[in-house]
Amino acid sequence: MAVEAANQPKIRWGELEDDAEDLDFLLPPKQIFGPDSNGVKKIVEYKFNEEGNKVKITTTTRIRKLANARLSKRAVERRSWPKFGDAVHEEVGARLTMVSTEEIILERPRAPGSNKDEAKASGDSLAQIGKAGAVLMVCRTCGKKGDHWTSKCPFKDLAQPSETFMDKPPSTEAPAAGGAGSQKNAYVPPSMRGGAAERASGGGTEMRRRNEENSVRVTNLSEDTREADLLELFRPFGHVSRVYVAIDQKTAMSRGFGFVNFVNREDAERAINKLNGYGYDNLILRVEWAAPRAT
DNA sequence: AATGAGCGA
Repeated sequence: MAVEAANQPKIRWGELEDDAEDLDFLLPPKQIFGPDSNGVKKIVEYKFNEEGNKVKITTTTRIRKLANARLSKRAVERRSWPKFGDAVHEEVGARLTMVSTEEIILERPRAPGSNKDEAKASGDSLAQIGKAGAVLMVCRTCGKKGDHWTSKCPFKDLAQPSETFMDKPPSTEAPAAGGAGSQKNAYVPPSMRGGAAERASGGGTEMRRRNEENSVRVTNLSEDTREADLLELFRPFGHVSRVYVAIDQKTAMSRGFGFVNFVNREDAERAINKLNGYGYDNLILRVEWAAPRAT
């Protein structure tokens, strides 16, 4: 096999391409007609097709004509306005586009830990991140601004406590990572938050491994309901920690049910009460507490 | 009618 290959002259596709181009001079030149009064433009050109035959290609296009009839009266009127503003000094045709020189400062969220110096400097890196990127970060999962941004975010489980938790600042100072986290909204582990004492007496078994709690099952979803739709539907009730739509691996289509997890149980309960029996996409939703996932 | 991924150290 190697011998056979060696006997063949080497052919590179790049050269083939060149050959094809070389023959183009044999073809009649491209002709362009119009555009005529109707804005119709015609291009006639010749090419070699894959079999090497000469083919004629005629392309007819109509230049988009802005019919005045389709413009609002105001728009038509604006066309007769004299130039004003910066355009006064422009020697350009009747219609022109100005380039804005206005400076727009964009705040860009930085990946946590990507700049150690800045994060360290303030002591509490999480709080700092929250400040720096708060404007633009919107979490895909919960839709809230500021504390995390995707379901894969390593900080997603450190989400800022929701309003109900915020009402009761912790009595115990949280041992913040930086050591100096004495701000009001410094991160407080769930076990230390308001009401922790009662729960802790039970042995602190409330440890949540994941945001598996307050899971709501939604069935009778239409086939094209996606997670984003579910989120939109449930978000008004409170902080949603996860949405999931079951997908059939074979068909890649929705299995018609999904789950929504809430940070706060009361929010989940309200969602169930409001949304169970709710008409959505021609179907009646069933919304109820989900059984714990099978192991 | 119906109860969910991935997961590597």
